[in-house]
Amino acid sequence: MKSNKQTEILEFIQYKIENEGYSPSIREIAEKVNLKSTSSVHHHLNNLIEKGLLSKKAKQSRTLTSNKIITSFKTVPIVGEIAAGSPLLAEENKIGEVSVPQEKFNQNLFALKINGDSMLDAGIHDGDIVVIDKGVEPKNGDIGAFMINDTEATVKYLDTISGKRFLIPANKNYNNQEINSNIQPIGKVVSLFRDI
Amino acid sequence: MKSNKQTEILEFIQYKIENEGYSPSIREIAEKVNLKSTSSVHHHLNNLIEKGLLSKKAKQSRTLTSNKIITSFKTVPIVGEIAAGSPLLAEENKIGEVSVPQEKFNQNLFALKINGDSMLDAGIHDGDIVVIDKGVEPKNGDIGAFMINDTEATVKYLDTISGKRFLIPANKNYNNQEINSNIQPIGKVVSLFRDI
DNA sequence: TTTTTTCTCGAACATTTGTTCTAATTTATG
DNA sequence: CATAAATTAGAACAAATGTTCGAGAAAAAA
Repeated sequence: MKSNKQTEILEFIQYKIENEGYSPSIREIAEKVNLKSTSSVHHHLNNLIEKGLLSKKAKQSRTLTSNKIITSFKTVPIVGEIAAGSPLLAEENKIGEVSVPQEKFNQNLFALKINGDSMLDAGIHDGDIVVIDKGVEPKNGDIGAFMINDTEATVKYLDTISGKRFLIPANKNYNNQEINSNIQPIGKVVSLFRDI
Repeated sequence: MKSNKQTEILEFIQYKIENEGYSPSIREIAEKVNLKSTSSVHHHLNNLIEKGLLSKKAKQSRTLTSNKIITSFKTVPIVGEIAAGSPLLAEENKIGEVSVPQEKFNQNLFALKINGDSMLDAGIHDGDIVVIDKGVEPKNGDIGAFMINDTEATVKYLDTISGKRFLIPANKNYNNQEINSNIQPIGKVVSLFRDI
């Protein structure tokens, strides 16, 4: 029982909206997160609303909306700088959302805003938005997103050089980085958006 | 009193879900479509559900979901190689469509599939799709689309060098091209999509 | 420890909301 | 026209749901 109720509640609401298409009722939340009283949930909801993470209409049922996260089938969250120690997709890290065509959408997508020019020669610029499929493990030659030390997300080529696997930038000013236990693949980069 | 109630109701539900993030209640629907009785709405809802256009959970409020794919995208045509002499946006030149978020959509958008690497250093690759706004004239420093001799569409930087205006590729292997009467601006490049 | 704050529970209450039934009205159909 | 079908209205009901209050439990702070 480590993660706090607030997060649990928020995640359940988001899950419900994404999967069922509508918000849960307070009693449904209570049951899900093991709270016996609706007023306990009420209390947490007010807290989440104060924090700006939720919205709802007073006295109207099932009108909870998550302000920041994936709303429906059409947008994926964009995360930017990753604060040290906080999970990649944590609410604090979200900086926006990007729309992806319905045909290509799946539940494993999210987007990352590129910071820096380490992939410039691959045509990926500072500020570009890359969409990442968490369900696809990057293979040799692929461009993938990787988590380093659980604190930093990076986008690089993945390849094997003389038997060792490296993260390889597309910019001569940066060095290859051998993959070790501190580097975890997040997913494969599948598309790119840029506003010009 | 032309369009039928059913359609009116369906559209309102979809509108509400897309814009508010949750389903309307039956009474809200009644008010919106000018029905005095909730049972009338109820009747239409059952009809829509039978037709497979809607779903809902019995006895639960605001659980209407539209089965029809709600796309908040508009599509713009993609053109590729331009056949000599045929207008850029002629039907035969159309090679596909790209979805753009509704918020950014306007009637002047179309997309062009990039052929070649003349803009490689601007991070625009062969095969990329660039969206062009015909309503915006490219200015110095902008990336624009231009029609050359009414036969060829090209994407280049526009700039002025010692008083003369040039189309400037982002690749040293290509030459600048001075603008003359054979070169007409089509519009400004506003965004870019790439499948990786 | 004591004090304070946060969290939880339980119950009761007021609305909102979906549902059902009957009848009136309108619209289509022969 | 007469008849049937579809639509709408009204009312009443039952259930779902958000809200509020007070008090106890747990956790944190002093």
